[in-house]
Amino acid sequence: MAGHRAELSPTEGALLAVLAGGEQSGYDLARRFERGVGRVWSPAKGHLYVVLPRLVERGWATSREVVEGKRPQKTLYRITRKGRSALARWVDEPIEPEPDRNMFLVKLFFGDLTSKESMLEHVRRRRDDAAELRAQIEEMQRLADASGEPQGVYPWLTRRYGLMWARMVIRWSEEAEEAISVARATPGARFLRRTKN
Amino acid sequence: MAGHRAELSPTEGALLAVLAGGEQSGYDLARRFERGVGRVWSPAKGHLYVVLPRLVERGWATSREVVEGKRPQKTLYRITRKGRSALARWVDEPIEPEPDRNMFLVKLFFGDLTSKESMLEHVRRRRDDAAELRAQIEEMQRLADASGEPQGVYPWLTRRYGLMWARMVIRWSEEAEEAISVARATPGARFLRRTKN
DNA sequence: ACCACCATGTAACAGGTTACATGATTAA
DNA sequence: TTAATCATGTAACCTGTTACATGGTGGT
Repeated sequence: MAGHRAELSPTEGALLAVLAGGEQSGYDLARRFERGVGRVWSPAKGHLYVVLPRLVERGWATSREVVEGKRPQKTLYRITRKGRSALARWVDEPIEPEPDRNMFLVKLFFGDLTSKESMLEHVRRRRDDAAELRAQIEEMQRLADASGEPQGVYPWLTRRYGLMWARMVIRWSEEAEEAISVARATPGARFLRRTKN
Repeated sequence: MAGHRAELSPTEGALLAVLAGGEQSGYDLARRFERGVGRVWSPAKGHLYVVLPRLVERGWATSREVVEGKRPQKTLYRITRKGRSALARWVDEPIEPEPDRNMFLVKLFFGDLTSKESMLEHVRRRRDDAAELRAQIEEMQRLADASGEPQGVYPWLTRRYGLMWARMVIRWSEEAEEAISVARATPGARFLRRTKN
């Protein structure tokens, strides 16, 4: 779809983006993801240690080994000027429109292939997940407000998006639960489900 | 994350789901995706012809070759009982909560790495994409209503979700455009952007 | 003559996940 | 002594994308 492939893979981009916050080790990066953007995007641990040396190879980062007292030796990575400009280009790159390859929506669309009870479970689970997300974001927001530090627009807008998304999903789930409950089977649905098990 | 991997890959599941609608060729399947769930999930054409024979190999489908007049020979696939039960299990399988690996949100979160103008472009593009999706769904809905045929709850709920999503994104985009426009650079943002190019 | 559509496939590659392996330090 | 945290890596595997290759039919 995007003609020529991107200069940076998603993992490379995200890693460089966090690395732009200062020199750190692979382990540090993993932690930052956990307690930061992780909810929205996070690299597999194994992958991380494969990608980091590649960033150095391509000139987007430099590395140096340090030994702190008797602690295990670690490698610190620092983004380069070249890395920063590749990173800016990566951020600028247009993003594919959503919804794209959304498993929830595919399975929802084919809901007639299983029982009402199963589909109601999916819907309730969605609502619960969304409610949890909403709570998490509200908590983050409280912490950010309380910290007194000036907050960036972008993290704020990211939380805001998450919050609006969560509310929308909760509203939809309630409608959906009702709609599925009262729905009569579609013609053909019985046939599709007939041999389920 | 999901412990043991699924019996069916996403492509296998989606393919079987469409195949549950009747015996058809790989080409037919591709077309159905285009004019159906495709907006939400669609296999790469190349992949399709790799997966189909595998479905047969594993007993989820059977195939037979047909020649219609002088047309090129084609292979028709039909789902089996075993395929139907695997499919039902696939649909029932719990779905990972969203947002998950959302490129838009990662790039948004790291918006300080580029210029306001770039981020405003992302936001406007999002709003336009959402507006287009909304229009497409409204059109689909009109067609479905006009057709007179009884419509399934699930396709309806899928459209409904898409519509609510699109509206939410449009509202968010308007807020975001305003917020980015008036925002002052975050402390540190200038440094991050300094060497952009 | 050319284009759109019908119809199927292969090979190379990219990107990512999982499980496994190793080993030190520090706090309870 | 046990568990959590620090710290890094490898190998096998899965899934999917892209580009390429082939060739007939039907309409303008």
